Amino acid sequence: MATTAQYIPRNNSLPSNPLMHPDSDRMHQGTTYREVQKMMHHEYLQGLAATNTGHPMSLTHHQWLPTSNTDWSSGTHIGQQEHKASVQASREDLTSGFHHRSHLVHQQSQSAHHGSWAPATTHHLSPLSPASNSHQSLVYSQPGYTNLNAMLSPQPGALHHGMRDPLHDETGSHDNQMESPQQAFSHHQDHSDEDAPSSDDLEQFAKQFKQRRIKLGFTQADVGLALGTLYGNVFSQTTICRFEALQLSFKNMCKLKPLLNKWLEETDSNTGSPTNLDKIAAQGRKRKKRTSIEVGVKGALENHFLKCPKPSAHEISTLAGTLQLEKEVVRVWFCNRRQKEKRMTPVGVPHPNMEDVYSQAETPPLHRTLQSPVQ
DNA sequence: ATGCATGAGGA
DNA sequence: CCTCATGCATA
Repeated sequence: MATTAQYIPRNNSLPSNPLMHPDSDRMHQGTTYREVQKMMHHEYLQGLAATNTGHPMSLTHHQWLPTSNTDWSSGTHIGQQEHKASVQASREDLTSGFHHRSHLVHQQSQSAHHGSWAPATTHHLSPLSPASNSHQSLVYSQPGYTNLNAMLSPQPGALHHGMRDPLHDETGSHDNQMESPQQAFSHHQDHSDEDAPSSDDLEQFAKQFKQRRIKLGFTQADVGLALGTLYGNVFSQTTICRFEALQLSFKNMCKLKPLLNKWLEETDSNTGSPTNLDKIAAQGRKRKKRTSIEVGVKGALENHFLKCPKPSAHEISTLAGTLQLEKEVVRVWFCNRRQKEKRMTPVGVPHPNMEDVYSQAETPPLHRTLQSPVQ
């Protein structure tokens, strides 16, 4: 039996100030990396740009508001909005076809499910020392900013994308239909901040970020806190970790990137970083003790997941009864499982398929494990 | 690094 | 109830 638990009052050593969630601004729906590959950016831009349609953002962390405009807020920035109607639809769709990919096959049709993660432009960065690669351009986009290398010039690739400028602000302009994912991608290779980075950009950024962070001697937790003190948005070690490992949704990655980028430049511009005062710690919320599900039971759940990733309430109840777990636990398990399935990094096996006929000329589904044995 | 959990927001 | 963003607690 699982150690299902009782709600325990956080008896942490904290006096638990009645602090409210600093986090406040919660975005909603995001899309996963993968999904993006199919729907492409305009979908995002559309929704993002259409953003502040009077959305009830709680504390309004000006993140996306031009008011606090940092460099990245120029142009179309990512806003938090949904546009999910369409997105979700596609997502559901995709998702349904997704779960099989891990082990079964792809019996579905042409769906681009194979992670078109890889950029059409073909190129995986090699795990070389980042310094040697000249992609620091990804990080510093500020004009006139001299970084360590000092000799950096406006990135060659970044400049030529001039046509997609957001002047006509209307979101309806460039979206209409999704053409080819790759086409959209190709001319949209963005650099660092600003609006819509491509999955590739994010990937590289994440890598660089991680290594720089380490170089600077910061832990993931440090960064999370720093973001809180700098921008009012604290993040946990978990989130930073997931960002580095690209285990967040595309949208989420887009949201965090600017912040992390800023932190990065800020931090290494003055290695003596005086910015360090953490504040908020936790709220007095009672959290249920983590239920540990036995391996056997887990296996059973997995099994059911394969057959039906989205069991009905009744089915969940039945399953729960059989496995002797609380229904809620089972429900949550499925939710989490679905989320995992959607991440770019596969749940279990690194690269499920690769020998398919369709993936041959295409993009490798999921590149290698993005995780490195870091601290 | 990850497993289970919480909660907002959306049908 | 679901999805999604996020994180405490843990392995």
